[in-house]
Amino acid sequence: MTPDTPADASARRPALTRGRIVRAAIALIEREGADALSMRRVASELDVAVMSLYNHVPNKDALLEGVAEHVVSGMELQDDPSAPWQARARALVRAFRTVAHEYPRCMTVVLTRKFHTTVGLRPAERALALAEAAGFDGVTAVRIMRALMAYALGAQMREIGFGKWLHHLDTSPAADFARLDAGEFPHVIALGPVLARHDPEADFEFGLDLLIGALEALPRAADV
Amino acid sequence: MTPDTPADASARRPALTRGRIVRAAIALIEREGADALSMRRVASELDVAVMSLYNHVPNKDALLEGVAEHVVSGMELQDDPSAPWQARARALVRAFRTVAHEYPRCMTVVLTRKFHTTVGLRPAERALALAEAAGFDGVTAVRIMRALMAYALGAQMREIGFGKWLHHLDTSPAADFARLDAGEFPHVIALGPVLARHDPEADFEFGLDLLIGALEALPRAADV
DNA sequence: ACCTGAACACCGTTCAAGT
DNA sequence: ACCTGAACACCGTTCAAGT
Repeated sequence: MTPDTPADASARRPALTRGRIVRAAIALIEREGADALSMRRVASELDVAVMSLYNHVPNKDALLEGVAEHVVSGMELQDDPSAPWQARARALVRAFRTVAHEYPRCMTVVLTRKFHTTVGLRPAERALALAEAAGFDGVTAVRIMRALMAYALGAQMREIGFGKWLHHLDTSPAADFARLDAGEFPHVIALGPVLARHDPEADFEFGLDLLIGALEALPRAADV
Repeated sequence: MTPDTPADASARRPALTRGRIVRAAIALIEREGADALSMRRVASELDVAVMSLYNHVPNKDALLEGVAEHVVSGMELQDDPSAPWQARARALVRAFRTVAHEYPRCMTVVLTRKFHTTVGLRPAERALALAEAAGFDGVTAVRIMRALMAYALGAQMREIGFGKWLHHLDTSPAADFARLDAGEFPHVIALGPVLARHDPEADFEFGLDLLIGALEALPRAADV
């Protein structure tokens, strides 16, 4: 045994890379939430001085960008171009949902960052491809892509808790519904039991069905 | 003149209240962005010691919650129950959009907070009321409300820049489109000019039309 | 009841020094 | 080329002291 040789040391603590830093950040966020992420915490997680990180990442913002891009690049975008475009559209939107379930606490970061690489273009390309296959013209294809993205993002926010405007009802339904002004919120009160029931999967599919169904009803270039 | 009497001093610097603190925070966010908001900045804006804020607001999180609630309470929710439910639904979703345009930089805060007051229930009540008027059963009404909320939130994120995954294309389209791999992004490249054109209003209305149209096609209890 | 300054335990990042 | 410690200018919040 030759302890403490450089080879040994690097085996115990592999070379610092951007990838290792990003993965440590992701692990930290999933474990303690996005608020717990700090350059200092990541550094100590990697057993390294804070400033060492700056040799591989220009600043914290860039690190968060790296986190967002890593997560999105994990989207499973296998596609069967011969399948009906409706099925392809469903699979695409669900792929975003799947990755969101894989990195639930990182989603706040993903939904909040702009991308500076092409990683965000992969889902866009898919959406445009299937819209074209469905027979829509270019302008419509772009609008379809944007509508699908809007729904995917918004539905995810609702599930995470973003935009969860009924939060105090979700947590202690019975007690809170009773306290509501019956004159102001008659429907909320009447539907209290339904609102308290949670089936995010069904909610998500309901909205997705609405959108896909609406696209089927849309006039297409192929019809002309 | 009797300078420096208590009355005079309080005239120059009105009593510190939660409302004044929240409004100062909103003004600061709209002026410099949500990242610039700190307890210390708000305090100095109000010409007051940092710790004075804590007499009216328990902590920074509560302050941000106050910001979100103030913005949402500004939603103009006038409603004509005798109007067609389609028009009422459109008006409701647009009301969110309007307030988002009024406080663009505060939206990052609104979209990111949970509410602990009933302010978020007002739009929910409206959505449920119009879904019932349209003849949908309770479970469907709740799902419609959630789908509309998801779209409103997601569409707004796209416009703000959240989830703007094509950001580097938006800023310098020509240069960047040329650099894309033609094999990987054929449709993105072909539709480059369309993608570069921005008409958020039209994009928003397109998706909203899809959803409302899909709701019209849905079977209703009234049909039975 | 409200205000405040000092202090504590944190931040991100610059810089100069090391190898 | 990569790592590092000290330092700077910030944070949010606790506490004890004032009125």
